[in-house]
Amino acid sequence: MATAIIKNRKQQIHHTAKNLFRERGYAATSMRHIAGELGIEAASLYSHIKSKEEILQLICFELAEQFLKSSEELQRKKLPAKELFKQAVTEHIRIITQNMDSSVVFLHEWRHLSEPFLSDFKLMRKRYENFYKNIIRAGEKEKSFKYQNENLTVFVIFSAMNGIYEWFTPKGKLQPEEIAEQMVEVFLNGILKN
Amino acid sequence: MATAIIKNRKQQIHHTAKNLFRERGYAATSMRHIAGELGIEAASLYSHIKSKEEILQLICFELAEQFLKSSEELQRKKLPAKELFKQAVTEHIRIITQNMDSSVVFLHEWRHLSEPFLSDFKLMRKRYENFYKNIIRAGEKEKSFKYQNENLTVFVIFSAMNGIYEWFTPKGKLQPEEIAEQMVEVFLNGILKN
DNA sequence: ATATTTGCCTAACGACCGTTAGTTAGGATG
DNA sequence: CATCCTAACTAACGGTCGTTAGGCAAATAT
Repeated sequence: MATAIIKNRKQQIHHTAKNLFRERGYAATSMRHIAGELGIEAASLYSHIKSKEEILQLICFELAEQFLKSSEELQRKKLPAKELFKQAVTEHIRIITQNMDSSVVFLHEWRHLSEPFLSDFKLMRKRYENFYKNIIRAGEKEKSFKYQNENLTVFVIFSAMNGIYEWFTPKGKLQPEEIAEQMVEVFLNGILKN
Repeated sequence: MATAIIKNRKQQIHHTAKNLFRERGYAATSMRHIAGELGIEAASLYSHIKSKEEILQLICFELAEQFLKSSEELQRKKLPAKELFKQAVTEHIRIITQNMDSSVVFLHEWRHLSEPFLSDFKLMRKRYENFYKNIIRAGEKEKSFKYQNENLTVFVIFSAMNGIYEWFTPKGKLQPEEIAEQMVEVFLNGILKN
């Protein structure tokens, strides 16, 4: 239907908030900023949302659930470590590139969550980290991966993937699939020429 | 001398600010927070500093200059690409781990700088990025490095190094030198066995 | 046609923001 | 001893913050 693209006010607010939270940070974005972008008064936002933090919560947990959901689906596939690794990286990068604004907020603004949301969020992140730790650990057991420190290795991979927002533009030459492919290549084989 | 460790008020303020800016972010840290940590009134800070942003400027540019200085020194050594790469990564990680609070502020709070400082900062960052691009480009010409996309490769390396603050603790098992060594290993050879 | 709901408005609340002005106590300097 | 300097203070400024209350007109439902 033609109206599928038209967002209702609540969605518009969340969309605008994502954008501003990414651009200026959560703390430096005021309700009046968000309202201004939509051409309404700050007080009017409260007809649609409960609070500023509620918006942040939605952004953070929506993305956290996407990451966890994709990890669970991948786990069910029972793939060999190397293949699982490739698909996991590809999925992670797909989610990030498809949700650029949310991703930046997810990565850097979660600390402004209040309890108990803050603790919940940290737990979900830990679960997702463990998913990756298990992949590379399995890879080592299968004798297909080698590394010295598990934590360092996983965080190198996470940091590289999560840093994509620093340089990725949807209109650039590199598309998500290629980014994933090339990153996997670097992670697996490095940049040294035999 | 015994008093070498004792900081004057201005240094104390900068030290406290670094810590709070890292912990809560620049925008969410008030002058009253900083003052409170030091047991004085917010207005008293202005006997020592000019403005809140001046503190941010000092943090950002101090670190930017450290990075650039180290890159210039390395460039003068005229090393082969692989060796230069190793030393550059090691230096970068040394600076980050020795300035954890500043590093986080440097990486994430610079956007709150006002002009012309913002533009100056971006330029310095660009210069430093080019230093790394030149390394891997030289490595390719020397036929010691291989990669598909220069930008992606450099940003993978940067992101991994700059993400160290997420997990590094000075009291942990991994020390900066070992981190550098192991990261270089991943960058150069990857985690795939044979 | 009437009643209800929706989505906005204005006005305002108390709190906190960065910063300035003016002052004062105490120590250092002449 | 007189003077200057340092580092703090109190008080206050104009603004902005997130949020609430109450009202009103248009759209929707009955």
